[in-house]
Amino acid sequence: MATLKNKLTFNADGRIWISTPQGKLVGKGRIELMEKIKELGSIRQAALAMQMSYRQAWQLIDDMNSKAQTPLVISNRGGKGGGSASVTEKGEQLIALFHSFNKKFQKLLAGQNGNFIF
Amino acid sequence: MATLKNKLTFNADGRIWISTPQGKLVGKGRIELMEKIKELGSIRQAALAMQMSYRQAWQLIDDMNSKAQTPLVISNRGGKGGGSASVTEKGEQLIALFHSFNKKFQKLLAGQNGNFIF
DNA sequence: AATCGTTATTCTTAAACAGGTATAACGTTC
DNA sequence: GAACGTTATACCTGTTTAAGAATAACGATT
Repeated sequence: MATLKNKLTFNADGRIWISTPQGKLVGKGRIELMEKIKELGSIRQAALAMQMSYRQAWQLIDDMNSKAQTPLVISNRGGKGGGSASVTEKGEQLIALFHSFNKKFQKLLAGQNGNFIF
Repeated sequence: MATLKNKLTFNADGRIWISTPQGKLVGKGRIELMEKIKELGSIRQAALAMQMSYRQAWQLIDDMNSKAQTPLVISNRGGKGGGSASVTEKGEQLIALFHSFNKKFQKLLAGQNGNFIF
């Protein structure tokens, strides 16, 4: 026990994302938003599930779609249910890519924390 | 050539730092600031070299020192040259630790970019 | 053509942040 | 004890950001 005193006073931390030449494309939050859209079929319901305003969710998606040449999320207004949204194939690829990237990053963080022996 | 089209439209990116229970302790900028202080012996000169205001540099150091139980930078006012500042042993350890951490992170980023073939 | 729930957009206000300026405090040097 | 350059701190202001409120547009369903 004595040898493990003072542990965890410091810890390695960070954030990762995927960028385009126009800036940040997707990070943790936007990936989660896309996953909720895939699950619920609606921007509004996804936002609600994440305790985020519809306005903010819409802005995030608009920003993503304008940076990616091909849309990551497509939406329709009117019709059955008032409207709908879904994740494109490219969006799905990005989700998978981010998870793979993030898994490696989390391992790096966890490993790094073994070095703090102050 | 044809097989390498469409490369680099997306790229992996991120930021890392070292935290305490009170929040972020040091990231890239604060590490660089400490290195400049070590080199120049003064908060003001370090800030000048980084094109940062003295005010901001001082605030960063104050924040760092209050989060770490032991000061990372010590300073004296008055005396020869008007005053001085230096990096403590603990500060030096953090600098080394961050560089080691960052080196691994940069390798992760570089490796990840090979995966973008959209 | 009225209803429905969603998408899309604008406006306005409040809060947070950034950054400059000014000035006091300090101790060695001369 | 006056000068010097730095540390330390308070104040003030313009800018950016966050976020709610309100409303128009839409198309299948009935």
